[in-house]
Amino acid sequence: METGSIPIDDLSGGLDLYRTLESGQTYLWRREDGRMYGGEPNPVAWYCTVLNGTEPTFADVSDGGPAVIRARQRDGTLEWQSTDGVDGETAVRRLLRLDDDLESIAAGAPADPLLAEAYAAHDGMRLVEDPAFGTLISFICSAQMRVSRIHGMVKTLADEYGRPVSFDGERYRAFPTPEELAVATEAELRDLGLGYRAPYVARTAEMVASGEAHPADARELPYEEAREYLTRFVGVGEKVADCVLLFALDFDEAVPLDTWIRTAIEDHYPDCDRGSYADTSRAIRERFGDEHAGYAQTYVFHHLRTGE
DNA sequence: TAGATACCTTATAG
DNA sequence: ACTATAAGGTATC
Repeated sequence: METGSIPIDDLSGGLDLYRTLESGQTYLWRREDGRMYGGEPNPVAWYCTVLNGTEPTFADVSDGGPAVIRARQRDGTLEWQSTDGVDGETAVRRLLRLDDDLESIAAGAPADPLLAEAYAAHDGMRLVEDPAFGTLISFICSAQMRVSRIHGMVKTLADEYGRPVSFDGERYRAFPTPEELAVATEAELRDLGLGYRAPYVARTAEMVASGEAHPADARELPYEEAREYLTRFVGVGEKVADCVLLFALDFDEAVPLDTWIRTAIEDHYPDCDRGSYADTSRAIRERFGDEHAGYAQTYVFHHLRTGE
């Protein structure tokens, strides 16, 4: 096991691991205490798994993986552990976007009461950069679901189809690869409680496993074309596409228009409601400051959802 | 091209 | 206990 620690003070804008991992942007990190979601915040530890492949490579895993990356925030430091032979610090810096200049992102946000309130209320919340395939599948599952239940569905997929990994005397489950998930049938997934998302997940996993398309391919495209590209996957509309772009593919201008953001638009930015998704998206992106509009989205979403 | 509707399941409210 | 409602939407018509 490799270990290390990163002083929070060294990070511009600090870090709040709890807010970062439980603000509804990622379903690929899991709590060590076995809770599905919520409960005591820091200093609980979270873990995720990474592997080599066609997705963004977060760590060069000698046997290809999966490798475990574990993180805990305690006493002003971010403590991390990783599977032997993995550069855990590099991985954790990328996964948690620790090199984002959060202070200047917040300071540079457009002058706006709601935005200012949201940034002020949730210090240290960062965007994540998750593996593309797992993000695609988990946000397909997210349709008409509560955040807490999405965690449960993703855990079910990992337990059923993911590979077991031993780490630090514990057994973990990796999120399944496209090939591993592609063996799942619609009927099986329905039995696991995915409901109408079952055929979406099955078909999309097949599409990626067969090489027909890969979500990471959208990286090469301009933003709006990338969003369009992702909608070829079954169960992926514009909103889910934006989530994948923002939380996995480094498109910081993406603003997923979910129910919370639509409510925010209705209540605070009615002039940005242009009817269609594409036009409303352009308007709110501009209002949130194009370059980091996705950061603004994440803060406003979390702010409204937590009611803080 | 825009608008309405069905869709699985479950936690929560009444 | 029982029913209605809504939950980070998408596909289809």
